[in-house]
Amino acid sequence: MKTSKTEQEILQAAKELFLGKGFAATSTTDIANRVGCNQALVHYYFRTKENLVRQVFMTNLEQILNLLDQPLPEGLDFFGIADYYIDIYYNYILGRPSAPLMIINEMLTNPERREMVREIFMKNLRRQLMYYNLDQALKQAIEKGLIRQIETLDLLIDIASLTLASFLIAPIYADLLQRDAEAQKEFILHRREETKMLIRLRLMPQKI
Amino acid sequence: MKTSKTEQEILQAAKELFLGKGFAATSTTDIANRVGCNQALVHYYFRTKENLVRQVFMTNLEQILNLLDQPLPEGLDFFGIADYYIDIYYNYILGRPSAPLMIINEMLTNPERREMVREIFMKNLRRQLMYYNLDQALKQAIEKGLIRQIETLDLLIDIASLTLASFLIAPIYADLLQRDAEAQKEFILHRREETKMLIRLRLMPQKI
DNA sequence: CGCTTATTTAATAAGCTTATTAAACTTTAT
DNA sequence: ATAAAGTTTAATAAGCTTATTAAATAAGCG
Repeated sequence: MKTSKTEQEILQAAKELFLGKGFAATSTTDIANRVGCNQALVHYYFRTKENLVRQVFMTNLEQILNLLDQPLPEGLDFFGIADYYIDIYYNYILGRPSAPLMIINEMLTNPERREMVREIFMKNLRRQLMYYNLDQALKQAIEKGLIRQIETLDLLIDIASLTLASFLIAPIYADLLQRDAEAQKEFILHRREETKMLIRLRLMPQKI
Repeated sequence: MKTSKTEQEILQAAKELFLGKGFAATSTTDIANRVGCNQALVHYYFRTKENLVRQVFMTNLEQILNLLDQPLPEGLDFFGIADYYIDIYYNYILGRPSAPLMIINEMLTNPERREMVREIFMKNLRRQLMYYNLDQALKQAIEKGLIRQIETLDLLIDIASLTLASFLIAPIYADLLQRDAEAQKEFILHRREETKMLIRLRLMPQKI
């Protein structure tokens, strides 16, 4: 009982519409229209709109979290590691610019989603282990004076903040200055380098 | 014909609901229920829901933009100026944690809002002048070697990104770790200091 | 007071939403 | 080919949405 072509089309259309104008503003009729099928089909395959929403939400969230689960590349110092993760995230989101907003928005406006997210976090021990390892490695490097004092969580949030905000700001930037999609991509790539610069200078030990 | 008490109550309730669960998920009946009045009253005062949405959106956006319009404090170097603006923004949003999300979200999902925002930007020459002055001052400081090379827009976006993201992440952080509102505020204040640190190190010229 | 204006209400129109149903149409597999 | 299973459709229920109306109530004031 593999998912049929229509089922996938519906899921895909739902994803696009949800990411484009939000869950609440998208109706199952909108989805059916985009696919070009009968509205009842949406319910035939997913029974409720909530199921669809959940699936789109979870899929996107897991994809984003999974980016962290890759093993660290060998032989990189912390500056290299930071650049590596910054690249991973920027590249991911370049392909799905509205996914992070959807997730953030849904988490902030809907307590049920936060519950879902907590479950995912709790379940995945690998992620906690990864955090623990990073934490240990960072502490050692700080001890040795290789990098400036910083909390592990702060470093991760610094990177996440700058990455996330780039994608929230990019379409607004492009629209306000009436630029095209190409200029928007340029903007994001430029912000990626600025992010690397910020993190590098944050970590780099220096005499004042 | 000053706005009546009821009218203000409706506007206030609308604001709270809109910020809490978004425009699309809030009905005029929800608003009336929160006020404890008849649903038709909402339309009596604002005629359409769209008018209400517009008013809440514009008010919040203008408040945020106006924070930039204050004259720079005298006798501060760029490190002081950066700290000053970071404080202003964090303090503002501490009182209205969901306002930025609402604005961002609405701008990203609704082209009409972007149009509204462009109008506001174009109209306000003071802001453009302020940007020009900052730009000049930055360039001079860079010339003199007082601060590291940076684009004015990048500096502003760096600060905006870190500030904005703090507030998007804070409630999620608090929820995931099952912390209370107090801990959430702590988190934000901590992030404020980390933001200052990042910006300071970004601007500080240093020999490598 | 009594007349005008403003506020509030109940009732309701018109349309949209999610979801279900039964019937029609396709596939598939024997 | 035909019966069973799977897919798709039109029709429709039940409820919600925005918005308007006319009637009821309250305020304002000359």
